[in-house]
Amino acid sequence: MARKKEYIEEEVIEKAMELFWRNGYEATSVRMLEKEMGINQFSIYSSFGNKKGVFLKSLACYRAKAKVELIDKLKNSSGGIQSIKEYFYDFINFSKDSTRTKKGCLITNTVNELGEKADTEIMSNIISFATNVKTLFIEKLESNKLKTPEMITKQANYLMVSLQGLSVASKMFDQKQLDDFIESTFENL
Amino acid sequence: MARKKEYIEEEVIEKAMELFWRNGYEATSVRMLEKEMGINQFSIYSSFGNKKGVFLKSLACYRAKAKVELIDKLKNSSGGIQSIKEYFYDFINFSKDSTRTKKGCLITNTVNELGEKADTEIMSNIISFATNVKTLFIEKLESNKLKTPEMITKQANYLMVSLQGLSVASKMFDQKQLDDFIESTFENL
DNA sequence: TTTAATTCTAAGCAATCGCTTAGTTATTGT
DNA sequence: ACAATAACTAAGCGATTGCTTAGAATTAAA
Repeated sequence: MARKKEYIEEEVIEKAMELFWRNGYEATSVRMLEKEMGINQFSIYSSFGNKKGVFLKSLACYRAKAKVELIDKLKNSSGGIQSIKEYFYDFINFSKDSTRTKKGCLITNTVNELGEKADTEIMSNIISFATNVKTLFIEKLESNKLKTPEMITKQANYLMVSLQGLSVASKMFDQKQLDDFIESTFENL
Repeated sequence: MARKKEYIEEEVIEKAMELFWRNGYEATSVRMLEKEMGINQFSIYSSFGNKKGVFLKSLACYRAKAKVELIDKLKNSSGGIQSIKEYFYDFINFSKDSTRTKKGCLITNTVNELGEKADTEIMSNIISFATNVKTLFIEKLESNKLKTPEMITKQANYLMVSLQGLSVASKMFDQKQLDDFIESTFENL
């Protein structure tokens, strides 16, 4: 009955996600999105409703990408501190774009940019992702049977904040300083 | 010969700084600045040139405020790990506004928002501040004569990234999680 | 082949962006 | 009192923001 879409939503969202990842939410305009996604504004709005809709789908895309390239590896690891340390090093590579510029973590970038005034849908998405990662850290820490639940909670909180620090610091510090950080971070565990 | 200014530049810049601190650079418009600063756009541009000029002065204002309320205390401390740990706790209080919302660190916020595409003047300002803090950490770590220079460099890098992590995480995590982080950070230094 | 449904292009909407400028008001030396 | 200087108000500049819409193009069922 009707005309067919000339694009695949999952494909164009990946382009949008890259743009938000590089530039942040506010600094990414709908004009930039239509160029990068390769579709007209009409198509953007008919597929995703509004700019926030594009961003929410981009967050989901980021989470899926992080799962495949980052989280699943940790999930399937033998566990323990060493596996989590590898996750930290993997994250730095994950955050690099084609020109080796570090974009940080999209989730961390968004918390830092929007903070408390973030839309509730965006915020719950962020909280949900952070909770997933933290739960995984806890699982992997539990492979050491000597640790009490209190120690594990404390160390998981510590790792979460460290990871956010790594995300911001990777935009500003060189690889040597980041390596120092990661090594020191895991000396404390 | 001529009319007098009806405002004091240092006073209105403090208001501007608060606004940039809460909202970030891009999300702070000149219209918002004129309301908060209580002066007309003409006055803003004649005093500070352009929006970037207001921001650069705001960065200087932030640095001065951080010096008085945060850095001088550490500078005058007895030294050692405990003094730096107090600096971390002090920073969290420093980052709270009147409604106890955490704004993070203006310098960290700016790196995270603008990243590589930050103006060179802004970036050198940021690097300079970070260098100051790191130098101070090194000084205070050196009060322990047992530490080798390599250990001190490594630990200073570690503390710098940790502090940035704390800045971002404070916008998202509760006080207990932040306390866990700080305690773990200093456990093995 | 007609017709109804959907997507496309491209122009345009009001609002806001950073910034400027014309004209008025205040302050000073002469 | 007058002239010179600078700071004020307020309107408006072109460009860009997120978003909408009129009309042409494409699809597939009837």
